[in-house]
Amino acid sequence: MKLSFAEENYIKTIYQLTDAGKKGVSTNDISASMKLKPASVSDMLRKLGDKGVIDYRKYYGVHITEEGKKYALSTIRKQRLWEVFLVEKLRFSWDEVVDVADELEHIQSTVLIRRLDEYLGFPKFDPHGDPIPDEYGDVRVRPRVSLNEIDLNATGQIVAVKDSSAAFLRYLDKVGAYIGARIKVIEKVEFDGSIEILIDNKKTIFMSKDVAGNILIMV
Amino acid sequence: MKLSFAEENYIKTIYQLTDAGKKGVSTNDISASMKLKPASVSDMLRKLGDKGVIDYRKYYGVHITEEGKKYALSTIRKQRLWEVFLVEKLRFSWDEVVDVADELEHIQSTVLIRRLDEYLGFPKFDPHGDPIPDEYGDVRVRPRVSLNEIDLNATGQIVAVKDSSAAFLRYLDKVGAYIGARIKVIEKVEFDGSIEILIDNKKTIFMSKDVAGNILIMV
DNA sequence: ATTAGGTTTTAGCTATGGCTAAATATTTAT
DNA sequence: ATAAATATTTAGCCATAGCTAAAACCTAAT
Ligand SMILES: [Mn+2]
Ligand SMILES: [Mn+2]
Ligand SMILES: [Mn+2]
Ligand SMILES: [Mn+2]
Repeated sequence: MKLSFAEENYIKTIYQLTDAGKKGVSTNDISASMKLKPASVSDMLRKLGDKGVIDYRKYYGVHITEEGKKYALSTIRKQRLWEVFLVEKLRFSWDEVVDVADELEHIQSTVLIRRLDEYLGFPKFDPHGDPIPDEYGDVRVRPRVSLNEIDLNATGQIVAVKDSSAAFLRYLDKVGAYIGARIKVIEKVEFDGSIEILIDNKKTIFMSKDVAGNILIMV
Repeated sequence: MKLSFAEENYIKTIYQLTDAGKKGVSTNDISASMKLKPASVSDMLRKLGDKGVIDYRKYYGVHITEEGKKYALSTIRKQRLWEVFLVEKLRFSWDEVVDVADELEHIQSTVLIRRLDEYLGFPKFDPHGDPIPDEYGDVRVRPRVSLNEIDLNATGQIVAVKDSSAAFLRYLDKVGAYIGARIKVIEKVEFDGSIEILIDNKKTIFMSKDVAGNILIMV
């Protein structure tokens, strides 16, 4: 079975909004994330349910099926490989790749993706630090915690970002935070949750709770 | 104004079926070339006429407008740059690129194409010998004639193919004909129009009128 | 000048994937 | 337990882009 562009976008979103087991993904969440009206989402959920890529119980949110995961991971693999291509080969910056990769990920050709993977040297992570699933949908997960949850004086390394919006990524560029940077938490403000960190033992930067929450650390 | 995928495919086809001035491109020709029913083509021609990319006079075929040419050349540029990418970087053979490039050509991003062009070293011709229009739609034409029309004992160089089908290109691979090969016509059979040519002063091959007609030579 | 054959268009249908407005179900607060 | 608020679905549109069958048109042969 082959999914349409729209269906691929939905299943990818549902997969990414799925939060370890528990409640299903809600219509409203999908609607917000994809910037579509809830009514449009409802309609598509019924179709995706009929195709067997999600379990759909009206009014109770959806759960992705094993079949559905396969499709989601295939699209995510393509998206992330193209992101690597854009950054590594075409000199895009990490905040410019999202829109283009969101189109490129729908190109249908197994051999294209295999060759692209090979050409890029079989990268394991995309420019935002997210893991690239292999051909079979296997993802090498590495434990990571949000910068918020790190103790005072603890050290670690920035391995990914939760938010890939241009605004957020450009902010990180400006303050000098990047994937791979070694950090140490040197101040935690109880009042508003903001923190101060030392980057690469060179530079200290101050950031809000919101920013810190979107930075992922490997300790 | 932005054309849809389908509209881009139509305008590209119309441009390519346009034969220096004279009669308009017929509904049936477009239908045959795109493998769509004439009724569907009629419908689209009306829409493209409304958008101003073609001149459409019912029952008399269509003429592409200057505006239309701009869109066609932009899509052709993308198609051919992607074909170069697939062959040069991803080791596709020239008979494997058509389908994938036909999808890739619709990705919308000016910066993507500019960077791709730069990355490929500003190629002037695609893997089939066809010229790549520049950003402004300018095409560097080089005079070329079909191998059929070459005199006995005349020499030249293969610069392009008219037919980009996998079957034809694989046949050329098999007999050892390729873009850039130097050829000499050493036999012309009046009866059926078939010919014998010498390739690179090394190997002689025999080919039907039909095959020769699809090979383009620069003398 | 008429007619037959081929070409092209129109009419009406289907599928996909959006939308708004209204109806209905669930959840939360009283 | 009920009512209000919120979330979700349904109903009825619209646009795009394909199809078949029937009608209309053009052209070439008689
Ligand atoms: Mn997408
Ligand atoms: Mn990414
Ligand atoms: Mn195309
Ligand atoms: Mn080509």
